[in-house]
Amino acid sequence: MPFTRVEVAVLSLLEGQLCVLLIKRKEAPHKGLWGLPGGVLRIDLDATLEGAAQRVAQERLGAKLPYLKQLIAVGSKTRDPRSPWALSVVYRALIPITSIEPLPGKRIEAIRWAPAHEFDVDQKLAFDHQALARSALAATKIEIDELKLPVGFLPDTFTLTELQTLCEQLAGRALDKSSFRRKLKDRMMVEPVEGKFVGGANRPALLHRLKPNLD
Amino acid sequence: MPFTRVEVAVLSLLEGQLCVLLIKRKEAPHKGLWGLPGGVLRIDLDATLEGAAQRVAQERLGAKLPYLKQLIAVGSKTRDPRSPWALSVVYRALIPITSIEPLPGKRIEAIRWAPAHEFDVDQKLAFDHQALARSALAATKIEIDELKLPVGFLPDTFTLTELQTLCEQLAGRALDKSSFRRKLKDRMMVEPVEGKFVGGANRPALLHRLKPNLD
DNA sequence: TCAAAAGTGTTTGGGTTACACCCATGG
DNA sequence: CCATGGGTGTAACCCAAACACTTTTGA
Repeated sequence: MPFTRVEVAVLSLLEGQLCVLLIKRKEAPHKGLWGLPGGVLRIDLDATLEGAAQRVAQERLGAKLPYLKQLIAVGSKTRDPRSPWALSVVYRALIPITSIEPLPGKRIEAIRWAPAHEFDVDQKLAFDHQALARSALAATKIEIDELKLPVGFLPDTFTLTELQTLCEQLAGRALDKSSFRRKLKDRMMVEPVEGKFVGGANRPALLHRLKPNLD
Repeated sequence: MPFTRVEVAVLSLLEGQLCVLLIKRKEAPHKGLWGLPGGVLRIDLDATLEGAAQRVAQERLGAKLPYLKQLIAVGSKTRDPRSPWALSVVYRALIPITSIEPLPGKRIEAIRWAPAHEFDVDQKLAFDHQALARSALAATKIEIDELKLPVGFLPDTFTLTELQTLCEQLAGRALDKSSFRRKLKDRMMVEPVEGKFVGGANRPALLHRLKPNLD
């Protein structure tokens, strides 16, 4: 049976840039290289594959990651020098702009948010994690281009202007306010949250949340 | 390490209906039940995951399957009674209408093409293959609705009328001939094949083939 | 001459975008 | 009053579907 792991590509939006969380490896193989966080599937601990991904994220990053999505499973004889046959199931997580950066922990020397454009050129990442990160970014960019709402990049509640600004950063261009809001209303993608609002020196904005079961 | 298998959902179009190839199991567990063809990942034989899927298809069905696409990996403690933790990577294959049905072989008592609508209602399939087949059908229907060309359902060369008829069967409605052909030309999805044609009591049709690298 | 292949042109309608403009609200 | 939130109306535009029609080709 293959040596089976779970890897997690954690994406977030920092200063308007789509970034991938990389960790610096404390141990061989590839000690000192950057790579995606991951861990071995534990059949004694994990009830399901997704559960394994959640456990690994919790252990390595100290954070519970919502919106985990399985991207792909990769496996071959040569992926990992520790084993004659290594299988990895790759998950993607999106976390909010406001979330605190996880702290280095078990077997992690340091963490770093690598902007998407870094992956345009080759860099030395551990194992095949360069390719895995690239495909995670590519899959996410497709979703962005399809104008799916950036579930996971958002806090639980937000104002419509915050949502529009986030979408503008992701899309890389300005969006028309009334068209944007009309689309939200027509497709019933968000709903207002009971009674709350935030203030400034102007009319306060209503807080909204994403409606569940979007596509 | 988990008990790791590869399962293949083979889809084809029979008499205008989208069908899934099921096999009747010759051995326990679930002897006599229908299920998807599959096999154990062999780290001594398989160079990659996709290679494993090709080998399994070859062994179980006696046919080489082009256009294999990985759909998902599933794993849990309870999927397979033979093992405390079972992981399966599910592939989908599309095969042409003209292709000959594979013959029963190793550990297969019989085969059967199950129309898509059978999966609307619950039926007793081996393991979690009902859910796997459903998700393979759902993923394929999405591709059909997005009007991707039915790569894999087609023979190597075909006439445009054959292609349109196939798309009409898949879409479940009639398509306008000139609009259909205009789309093919605008998007450069097919190209004529050198010089050949088939005849009838009318003007012969040009043979075409799909252009490579369609998304 | 017929039947089907292949192609041309135009109209129509849906959907999105862009833009101008309205009122509401709290400091 | 001002800045921002929230909303309405509309014209322009794009694209795809629908329809009508012509030309080509081999039996």
